[in-house]
Amino acid sequence: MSKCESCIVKEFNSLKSLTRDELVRISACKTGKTYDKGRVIFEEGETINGVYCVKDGVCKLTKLSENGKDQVVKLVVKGGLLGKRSLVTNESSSLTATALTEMEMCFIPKAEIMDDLQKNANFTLDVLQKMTEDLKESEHSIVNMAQKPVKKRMAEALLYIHDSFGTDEDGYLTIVLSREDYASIVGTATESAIRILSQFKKEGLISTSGKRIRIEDANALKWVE
Amino acid sequence: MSKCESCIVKEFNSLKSLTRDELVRISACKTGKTYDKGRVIFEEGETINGVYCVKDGVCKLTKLSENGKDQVVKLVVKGGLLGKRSLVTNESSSLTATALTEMEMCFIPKAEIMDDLQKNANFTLDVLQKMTEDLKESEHSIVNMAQKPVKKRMAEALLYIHDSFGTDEDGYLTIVLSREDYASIVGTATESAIRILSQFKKEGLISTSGKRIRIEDANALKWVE
DNA sequence: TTAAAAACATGATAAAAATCATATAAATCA
DNA sequence: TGATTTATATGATTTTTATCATGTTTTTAA
Repeated sequence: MSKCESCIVKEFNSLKSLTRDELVRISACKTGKTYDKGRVIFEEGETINGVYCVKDGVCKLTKLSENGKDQVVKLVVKGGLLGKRSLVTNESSSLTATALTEMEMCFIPKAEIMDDLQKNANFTLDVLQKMTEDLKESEHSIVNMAQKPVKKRMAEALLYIHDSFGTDEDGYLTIVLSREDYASIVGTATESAIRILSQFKKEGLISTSGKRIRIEDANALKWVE
Repeated sequence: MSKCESCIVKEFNSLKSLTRDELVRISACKTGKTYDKGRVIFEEGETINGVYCVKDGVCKLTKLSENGKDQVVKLVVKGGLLGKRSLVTNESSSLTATALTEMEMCFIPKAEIMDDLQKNANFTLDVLQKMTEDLKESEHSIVNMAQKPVKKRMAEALLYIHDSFGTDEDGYLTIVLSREDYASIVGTATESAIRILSQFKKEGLISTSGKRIRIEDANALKWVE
């Protein structure tokens, strides 16, 4: 199975929904691209006529707030899709996608998929299901942002990254982020993010090596107030 | 056209997607119910096997935070649907729905709709489109909660309610909420919500009559920092 | 390799918001 | 209706968080 197929399959869980032919046709997208770390893949307001499929690397989806700061809305890793929304609306993107590492991606033009969306109701249902999960996660974030203090949000962000994206052989979080990125995930000032991470370090909840972070006491992190 | 049909039509814009027969069958749902103000329609964790269609009244969708406070995720008025997610997953509801006024609703069992979801790809696409809008709104909320101060969020909440749900003949907001509900929308302590509304009143941005609120200076509200 | 830039760190202070306390007004119902 | 609960209001205080300042380390690029 080609790399592309595996993306589509992971995201849409659509082995059962797309026929062999449909899969093969979609995965014949040769427009594989590489993005350097820090590179913007697409920007808020840009029209993207298709979905990007992450073959390797990590990127962040951000939204610019009126105060000029970016807010991270979602992190996407291998197997994830960017631009799902563009399949359904003709509106321009409401998010900016930026590579956090070297990335390998392929692009599937909207036209390729629209056909399946219109003809294959089960596939559309799968997309719907994915969207539903995104929505649930998003609503969970609203509650967190609205009701939890910054320190707790930071603790949960670390645990989330640990649980969702794993660690390397030395136990460090696979995803390596700048303090500014952490601030942007948690929704706080960069200095505050730095301060909290320093405090966690002092208290032995995490340790660091350069930018890399290792969770030393997941349980204590869970109970951070 | 029956009331039920008009709900479905408004929410899913599905005149074009559902056939006359499908619409008639769905709108044959006789399980109309009335809910008193304050009444819980369904709760987080509850299994709801269908969608509720709001014929009249207003309700809030909330999610319980770990600090014990409810966070309002969405307000739903006439023509809106509750429980869309239940069509796609079998998971229990992640939200609680509570009537904010007297409400008239009807319930459409999942089984009635599933058939269309599976057979009518255009209808599914419509649902997908609605979900996409919800997701976009939800992501917008994340950014607001994370990046904007409470006073600004309150100002925007007032404007949102004004613009989305309108005013009565005296210019007061159609939707009448308690201070606690405002706190729960904005994501702050009830006392803080009360204080901010008092301040807005003092500054002439709003006026009140009992619980009712009238926006006096929408432009100034827009520029609240 | 070294100079410049960017990221990290931390102190001091100010601003925002939560909490605690208490008082009054309004709504509910026995 | 009058008593009791609930909602609104506001002061005093503490806690949380942002901002400003400044130094250090790390990265980047000439």
